[in-house]
Amino acid sequence: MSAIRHALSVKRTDDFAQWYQEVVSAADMAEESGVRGCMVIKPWGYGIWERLQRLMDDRIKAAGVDNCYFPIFIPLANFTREAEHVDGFAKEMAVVTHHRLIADGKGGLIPDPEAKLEEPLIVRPTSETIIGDAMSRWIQSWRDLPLRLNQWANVVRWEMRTRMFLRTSEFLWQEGHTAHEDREDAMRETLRALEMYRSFAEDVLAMPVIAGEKPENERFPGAVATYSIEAMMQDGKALQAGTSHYLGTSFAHAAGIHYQDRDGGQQLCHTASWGVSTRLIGGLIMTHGDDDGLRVPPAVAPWQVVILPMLRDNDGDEALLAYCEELRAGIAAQTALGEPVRVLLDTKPGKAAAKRWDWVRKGAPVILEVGGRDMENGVVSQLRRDRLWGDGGKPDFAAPAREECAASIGGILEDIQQSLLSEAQERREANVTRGVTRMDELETFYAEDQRFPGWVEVQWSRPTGPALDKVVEQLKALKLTIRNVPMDAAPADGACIFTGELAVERIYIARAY
RNA sequence: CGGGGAGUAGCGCAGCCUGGUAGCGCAUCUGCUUUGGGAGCAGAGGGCCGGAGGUUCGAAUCCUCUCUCCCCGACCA
Repeated sequence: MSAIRHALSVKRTDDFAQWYQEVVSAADMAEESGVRGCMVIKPWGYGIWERLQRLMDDRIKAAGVDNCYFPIFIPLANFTREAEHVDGFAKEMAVVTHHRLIADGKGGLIPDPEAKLEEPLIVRPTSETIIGDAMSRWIQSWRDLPLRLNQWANVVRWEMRTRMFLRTSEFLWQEGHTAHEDREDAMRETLRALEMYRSFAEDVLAMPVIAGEKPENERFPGAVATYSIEAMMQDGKALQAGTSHYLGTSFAHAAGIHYQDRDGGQQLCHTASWGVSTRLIGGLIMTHGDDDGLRVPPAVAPWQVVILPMLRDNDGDEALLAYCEELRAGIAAQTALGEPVRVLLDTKPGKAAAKRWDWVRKGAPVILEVGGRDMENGVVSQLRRDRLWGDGGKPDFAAPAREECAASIGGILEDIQQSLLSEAQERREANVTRGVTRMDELETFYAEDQRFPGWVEVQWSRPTGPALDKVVEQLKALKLTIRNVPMDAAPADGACIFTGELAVERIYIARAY
């Protein structure tokens, strides 16, 4: 029996899917657009994306990759060159067929039959083919390699079933595309990007992930090897949060990306591609959200500290605002996580208590409420979003002196960042099960009444082709998927759970988004 | 794309079966009261009932088509 009155109407344990949707709307992150599968990203949601984008972009640039921008439209013919690639995408591409509208005579507009395009244009689902075209022109010699490009863009995939941030028809992402002299260098880049994503997820998003290679059946269409980072959501399901692909020479072959080597011979480039998307925000919600809304890690919070003056619409307000402004300036002069602290003095009309709950739902890391009595005592009322509730079902306010509050804010924000990560790490560790060696154990483990099944680590013999298909079918019957082969796992020392043969590596099994 | 559910005021919903031109709660606005906590009282504003056709004297309500959302599948980089 809890006296706590939560800020959301749905609890995670009651209906996780409903809870997720309530967080998205209650935290004012995004809303439906009226266009199938497309969302409007509102300022708070987009602000988080901008933070994430900036920090990721810093890392991409620091790695020596150059940004560029390619067209949203790709000629249809580009897709016909790499057979496997087109097979993987053909069913979900948006196609532009006309370039003009005319009146239909009934007050509406229709595509002008006279304005049909000679060759349809594809709205990019990913840009391998069009960037590959450019690479074939830009690369002549081994001296031009490696060529490492990145673009921030929107892409469109005509998904059957969509969910805000997790799978939308249009989404925002970065896609890195690189060309190399040989397999070794391309693989180095593929794994570099993977490690960049792993550390970014943990250091910036406070989202622990498992980095590893995807099984053959989960590879990007046309790829030789696909790697991913996988995060555990609070319902125990896995979310693929970023991917990095070694594409071999097949895309280079299709696009004609070759170079003259040191001995004067013609060689095909080895290419790689890697990307993360707005899906990371979905992962953020399902990693850090609680029954009061979102909790944004300070590193990506658009506002890390929000000051709410308790205005009374009387003569005292002026002095209170001045007191708050000094507080704001004092905090803005601090640094946290290597950057100036982002602090908002929220003077919008409205009662502080009502505004507090809005910011709780949005997940601002620290909320400072300041009333006349605080001012008299030279203190502020400080609330940490990561530990909202105190004894008695009431928000757990601290009351530091104003100057002390400002001086300590950097440390508090860093502590929140760390504690969100620790909490997520502990939850994941508590929900990874090892030592499952038989299929019937796996079946029991994931029986329907298990509320929080989490992940299971098993050993396997890495079957391929039809043998792998059979394994995938078996798992599918249990609604399970192979997530990846973790990079840092202990060597195999047992039998394959599927075939009984000698195991060669460990894999994670989980239900997935 | 298959099965199920749903679209009525900014949000959440009732009304629909048994047609007679729309209602509740929250939010908003105004006034008064209150004031260290998600305020109270009174009043007010706001909707061509997702869209298009059809039946009818008359459609939120009945019929057809269509769009969008949610859940379960299939699909999914």
